[in-house]
Amino acid sequence: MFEKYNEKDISMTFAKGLEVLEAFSGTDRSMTIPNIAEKTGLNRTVARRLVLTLQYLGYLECSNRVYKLTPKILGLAGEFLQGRDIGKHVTPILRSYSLKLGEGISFAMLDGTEAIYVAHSPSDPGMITQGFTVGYRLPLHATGIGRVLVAFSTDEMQEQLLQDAPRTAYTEDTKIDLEDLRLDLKKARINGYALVANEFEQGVTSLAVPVMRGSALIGALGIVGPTPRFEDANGLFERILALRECAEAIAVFA
Amino acid sequence: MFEKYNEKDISMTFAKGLEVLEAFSGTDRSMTIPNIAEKTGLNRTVARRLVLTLQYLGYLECSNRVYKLTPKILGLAGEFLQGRDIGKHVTPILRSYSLKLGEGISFAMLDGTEAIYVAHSPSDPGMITQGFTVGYRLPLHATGIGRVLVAFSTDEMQEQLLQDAPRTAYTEDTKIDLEDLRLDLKKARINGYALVANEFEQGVTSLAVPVMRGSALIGALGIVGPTPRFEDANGLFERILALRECAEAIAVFA
DNA sequence: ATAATTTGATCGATAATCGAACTTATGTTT
DNA sequence: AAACATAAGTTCGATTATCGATCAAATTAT
Repeated sequence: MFEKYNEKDISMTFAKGLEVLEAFSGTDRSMTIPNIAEKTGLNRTVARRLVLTLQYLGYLECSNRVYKLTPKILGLAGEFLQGRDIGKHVTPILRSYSLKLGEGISFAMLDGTEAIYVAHSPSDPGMITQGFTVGYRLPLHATGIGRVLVAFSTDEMQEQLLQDAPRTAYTEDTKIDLEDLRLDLKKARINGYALVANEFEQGVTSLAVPVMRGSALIGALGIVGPTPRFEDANGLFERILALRECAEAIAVFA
Repeated sequence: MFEKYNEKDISMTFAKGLEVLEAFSGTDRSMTIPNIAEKTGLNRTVARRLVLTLQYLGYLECSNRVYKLTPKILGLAGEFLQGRDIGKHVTPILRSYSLKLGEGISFAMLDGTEAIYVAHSPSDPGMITQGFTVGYRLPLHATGIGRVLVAFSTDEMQEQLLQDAPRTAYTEDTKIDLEDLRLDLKKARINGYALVANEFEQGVTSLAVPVMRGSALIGALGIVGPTPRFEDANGLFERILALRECAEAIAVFA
């Protein structure tokens, strides 16, 4: 179970506690103690102690026996973001290219078998921002950013991701066949970008390029928009070049 | 030590683990195990197990014995943000008022004895964004947002915050006297906004209004800029009105 | 008002955690 | 290059924090 990790080196209690914290996800934004116990599979008394610990430390607040996350959790995220110079350097760079292109640009990194948004520069005034925030998760197989993250991982990692990541068919066009995906990943690797149309949502296309430092993958930059907008070759190339320039500027940090 | 909390209801191991996670702050973005042990005051072997647990769960990554946070921590932040509709509703509202005013608007909430950034809409093109990101912490006593958060807390909480929050003198103008602050808080409460000039940084002023649901304080909205820009009364009133309108629009969510 | 259900408190057995001491690895100095 | 100094990994018995079955209290439903 613990692969290369020694069982003695893992603190069960701590792991369970984090499991409780992670339980506040999806639709379960506020939960009672029994809810949490059930969702995590922990004994009710155990869950209770871990929940009270989180409350004591300020990560959870309780009203009418219903617990929910407090903004304190953002503090931890802030440490990560500041540590990687996201606010100070990456976001401003994103923003300047975003204005140049007139499109929202997102920066995401690999987290387990998902992509996770690290920074986002919204599109021009008037456009509807799709509600992407820091910490938003995207599937790897059906998005431009995801496909780039897989394509530019090491061969070993790529295979692991192909095996482990879920391949939900979000639309009729979603590629879920492993061989189809392998081909597309190879294509992305050769082209230096990924263009994924209608696979996550009908009528929506995403374009992404890798952010590399040397041969090491750091993350991916992507833009999203209505599919027709990506059908003009000149416009597409212009976007790719701008994204690559942006990626290079970002690679210095992060 | 554990105030109203029963000692038996706090999981020491879990608390220690979170302490390790929190240790990755400020200048200590990457640390070795002995570093972490020293900073947290934990036994080295204990710190090691907690660190390995965090690594096993994907919250930390290690290269050359130096550990640092992974983007996974953003996932937890994302759950909070999605749970409060920040990305979907709050940020777009912020953005529309931001464009109307031509200034960056920030939304922050109370976290312990600090304010913490929950959402931010950057200012117009060209302006230098000050590197404020989600999770960024601000002192309560020397900023507009902080002062609003204290002023519109319950009397009991207000007094607690006055007692507990540190009062660093960031500039010559920083109010650190309790009575001065009490007076200013009263003023903010009556006026319905706080204007704090040169107390956090010379030449910089911040203006903030509360975000309330009924009589309950949810957070605060603020704008920051060069002090002279806030000296024109008409401009000031216009900003206050816009911020209040924005606050009301946001109060429905969060 | 009573029953049913949910939530909170108790406490001994158990097993996970702790940490001192030791071994191994790294990298720094002479 | 050898010796030293420092840092990291491992081991294992003592300790004590954690676990969870059981009971008590509170809340809600009938």
